[in-house]
Amino acid sequence: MVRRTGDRATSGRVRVLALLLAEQRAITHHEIEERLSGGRRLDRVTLYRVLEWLSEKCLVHRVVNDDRVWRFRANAHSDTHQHAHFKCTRCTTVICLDDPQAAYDGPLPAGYRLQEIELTVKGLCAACA
Amino acid sequence: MVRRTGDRATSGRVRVLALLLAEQRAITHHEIEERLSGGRRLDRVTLYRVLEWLSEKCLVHRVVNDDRVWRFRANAHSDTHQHAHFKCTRCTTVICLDDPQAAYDGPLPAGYRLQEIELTVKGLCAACA
DNA sequence: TGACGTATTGCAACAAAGTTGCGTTTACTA
DNA sequence: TAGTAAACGCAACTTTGTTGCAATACGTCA
Repeated sequence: MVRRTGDRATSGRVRVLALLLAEQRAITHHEIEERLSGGRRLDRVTLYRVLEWLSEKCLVHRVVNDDRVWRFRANAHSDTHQHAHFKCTRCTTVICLDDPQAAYDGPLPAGYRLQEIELTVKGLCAACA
Repeated sequence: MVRRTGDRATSGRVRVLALLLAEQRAITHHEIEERLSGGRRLDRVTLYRVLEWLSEKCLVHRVVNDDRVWRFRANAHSDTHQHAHFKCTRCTTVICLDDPQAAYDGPLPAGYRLQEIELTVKGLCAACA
């Protein structure tokens, strides 16, 4: 996947993408850093750059939670630019809802152009409920 | 409005709420600080605490944009816990869409409990389109 | 297979946004 | 109008993310 972009396949990119593909939810920069601690540790800055590159290449997408921290998740399926996420208000876990029903039929102000719709469902996850 | 909460009506709380009520969109801590510069300047920390208090009392609500900065907006109408926001991907302005059509009919994982639905429409505002 | 050039990396320093502790001031109560 | 607890202001700190630059490694081509 990394090589298919035409850019270099570095070990950082491969390791981070593999890790995110294995994960079932959106995780933070910090969590990724911890999980990479086995093997050669990736520099904090490098990880930021790897994540930036991955999301530029649409191999990954970012979500902001109310704790203002980016979370990253591998894009398994082709990106439809229509996401639905669930955010637990207690433990701040973020998961992706697979069957997004997101739609907006209401009016936008005159001159506004719609690009993307994001639906966020907040509540308690099974562990916190 | 401030006094009705039962807590103290300090000049900071009154000034910030008045300012947010006059504003038609969600603005950042920084923008609020600038607009308050006439009159006695409010300390940065105090402003954070005033905003926290206002949103605790539901006089104001917070939105996080993709720039990971809190934005605040006065709650004119009673809060239904169902918001719809428009975020301009270019100038990062945030406005509230008044007629939220937000709904989620899809399934949540077992054990998950829904508290609030937030719909975010991203695109270009009239000035940036 | 090995040398080369450029894309990446790692380090250090910086920046923005927000938080905490603590002594001082102020709004409300009596 | 005096007393008191809640807010405030200041300074220092934390977290998250960014920038500049020299060192390293990926991929190419001989």
